[in-house]
Amino acid sequence: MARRRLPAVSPAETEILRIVWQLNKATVQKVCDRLPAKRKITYATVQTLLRRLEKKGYLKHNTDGKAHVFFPAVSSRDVIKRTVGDFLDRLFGGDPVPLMQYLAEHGKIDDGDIENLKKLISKNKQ
Amino acid sequence: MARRRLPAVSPAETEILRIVWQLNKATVQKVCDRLPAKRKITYATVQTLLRRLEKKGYLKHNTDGKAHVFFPAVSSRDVIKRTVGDFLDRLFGGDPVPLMQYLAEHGKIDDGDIENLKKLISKNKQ
DNA sequence: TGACAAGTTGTACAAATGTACGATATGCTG
DNA sequence: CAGCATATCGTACATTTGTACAACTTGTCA
Repeated sequence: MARRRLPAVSPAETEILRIVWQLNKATVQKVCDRLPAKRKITYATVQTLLRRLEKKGYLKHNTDGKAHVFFPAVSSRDVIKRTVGDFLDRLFGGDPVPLMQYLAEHGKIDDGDIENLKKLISKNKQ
Repeated sequence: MARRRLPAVSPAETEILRIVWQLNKATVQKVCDRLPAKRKITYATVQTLLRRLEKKGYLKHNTDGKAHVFFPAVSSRDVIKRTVGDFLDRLFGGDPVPLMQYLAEHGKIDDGDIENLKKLISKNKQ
């Protein structure tokens, strides 16, 4: 499974890539539609980002009418793995616990989530 | 507490900033020493990164002999908050649960950690 | 079938980023 | 006090990133 090293995904690209994952496949237009309203960015820019993601190897596309329909060329799991790994290294020296703590402390995670995580872990190490 | 918007911290800068936090205060040399051996990067580059972090407002320095001793100018908590927030937005659309799940699934978190998180959360919402 | 709307392509460009060299300044040691 | 070892400073420079326009192309509908 030669896990070749694709060029890094930039922040703006990541934002776009995530939306493509979410939609499974998407035209430039679709991606634009899913962007938060706050995010001021033109169609042309989204298009450039999608083009770059394809050139970097993260997306492919086929055609529907005259529009390009982009879809993932590598699994989101792989990209997430690398991205989170890098992030963890840079900001926390690779230790995930402080990040978990941070997430927990900021009220974005509730008891239910924790319960699920517990189950997840027990299962994982069965 | 006018939470002013400092310029973004780049990935390479983040790496350096984290080390300064870790050491509380540090010279260029000290930072170099704490960098993982894998990380091929010269003294001069670390120096530039530190200079930029200071210019951006994340660090200050005073002098010890002829060496600059850098130290944080803003709390790491604030920086982490923004950094994690942005990261979460870009990669997970702002939802922290998938990130927790990812961390849990990759065996980097154990039951003990989970227990602590549970306590943390209960306490937080007392 | 002809034109319009919606796409894509080529291209641009300033700013940020990662990396680092050469020159200069300065504590300290003999 | 001379000079070495060690710092900093000024600067550079190729890439990458973020953003976007103008021009060209092509389905589609009247």
